[in-house]
Amino acid sequence: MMIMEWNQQQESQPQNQSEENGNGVMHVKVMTDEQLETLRKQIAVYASICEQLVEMHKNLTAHQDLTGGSLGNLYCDPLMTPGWHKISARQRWTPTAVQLQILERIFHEGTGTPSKQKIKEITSELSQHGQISETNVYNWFQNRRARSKRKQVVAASSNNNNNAAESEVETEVESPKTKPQNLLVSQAEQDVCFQNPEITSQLNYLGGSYHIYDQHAWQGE
Amino acid sequence: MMIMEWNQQQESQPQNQSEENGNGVMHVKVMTDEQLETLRKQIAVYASICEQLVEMHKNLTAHQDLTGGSLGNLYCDPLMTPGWHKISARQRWTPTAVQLQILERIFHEGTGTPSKQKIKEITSELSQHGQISETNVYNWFQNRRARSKRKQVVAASSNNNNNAAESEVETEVESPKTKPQNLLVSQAEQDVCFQNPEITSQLNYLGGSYHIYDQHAWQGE
DNA sequence: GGACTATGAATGAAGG
DNA sequence: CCTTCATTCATAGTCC
Repeated sequence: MMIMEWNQQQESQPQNQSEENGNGVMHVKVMTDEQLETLRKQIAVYASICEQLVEMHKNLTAHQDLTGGSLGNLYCDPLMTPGWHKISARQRWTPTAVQLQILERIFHEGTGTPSKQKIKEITSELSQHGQISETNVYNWFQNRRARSKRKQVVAASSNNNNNAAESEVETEVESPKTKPQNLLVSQAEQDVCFQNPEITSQLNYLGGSYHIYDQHAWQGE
Repeated sequence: MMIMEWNQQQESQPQNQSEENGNGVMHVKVMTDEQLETLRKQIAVYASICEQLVEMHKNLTAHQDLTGGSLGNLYCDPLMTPGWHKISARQRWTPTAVQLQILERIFHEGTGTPSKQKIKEITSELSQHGQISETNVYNWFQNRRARSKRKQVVAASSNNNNNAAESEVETEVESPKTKPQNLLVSQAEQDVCFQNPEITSQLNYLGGSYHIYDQHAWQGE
């Protein structure tokens, strides 16, 4: 297995048309986030279509077994070599210790929801201690509040009764069951016979969780 | 199989990394030819799989006409696609990839806020691809618009204290028409890499509406 | 190095 | 419309 690091990270690399590394000149292309989004969506569309087609196939072969068998080898197709990879890994912000400290302080002293203006101030202050955006601050407070609330609820309910329907809610305290994250294609793969491991792995990835990133709320650095 | 990590760290991306030329702030990613190749192949895989599946479908239905007819309705985004999760209790709607495509298309076609009537139509169309209600559609547009707008606003203010000389660089307001970011492949195709005619045709085709159940729809090529 | 956990981010829905 | 909440997804970090 070849692993290729494809990091476009922090170092404020000059991101331009070509860059030389040890191997010599390497041509690169520049994509905007939007273009990437486009690609992601495109993949998602394909994933969807494949799902549907596979489903159709299953429906049909359910009535006509032999055919399914005979066509099985079609899947072991040549054209598809490649390895697939996450089309993008959205990096997520991680607060520094200092930032966290400040945030916690504000959270505790503060009255619930920081206003837009407040967010700006906080962001401004925190940016002295590391990269941060207003979105980050906003999200942080959102999550902080939500989770702190949920913790209370859980604590309370565990005292009195247990709600059988939702074992999910108590995630933080309990050991959540292994979530049956949808494995869209994986099933299809088994039933229908994508034998080629490379393909199946791709499908697994794509089908498994093609969350379509549409646009991030306020992302902007 | 190779694995590429493609991380774009929003952290510590100095602002100057973004180019504020005519278009305003735009984040870019850099891809090598190899990486592009990977993507291209990825798409090709899907294209191929889809073709094969379609082929199978045609073969099967050729021998079993009635099936195609009788099962036609079942083909609509089968169980695997999102929609309402299982039978489990309350669950929020999640658009299918196909639905999303359509929604995005409509959204970008303009006509701002869909009227009540329009919503009905859209809902109707989308319901062919999965469970959906008018409320869902309405909410979707509401959120879509709001978030798209907020995104623009924030894009302007990445105020860093240190040399925050400019909160001045203002909102490069969305120019929806000039940047067809969501017209699926069209842009990516041009700007990026999909030269393979077969693939692009597929992609273009997919970009529009498609009905899998209609066999003729797939016979184009 | 694969599961598990914490948590940042995306997003459907509700309220105003 | 705008803001907020609730829920879910995905990833970074950690422990085995």
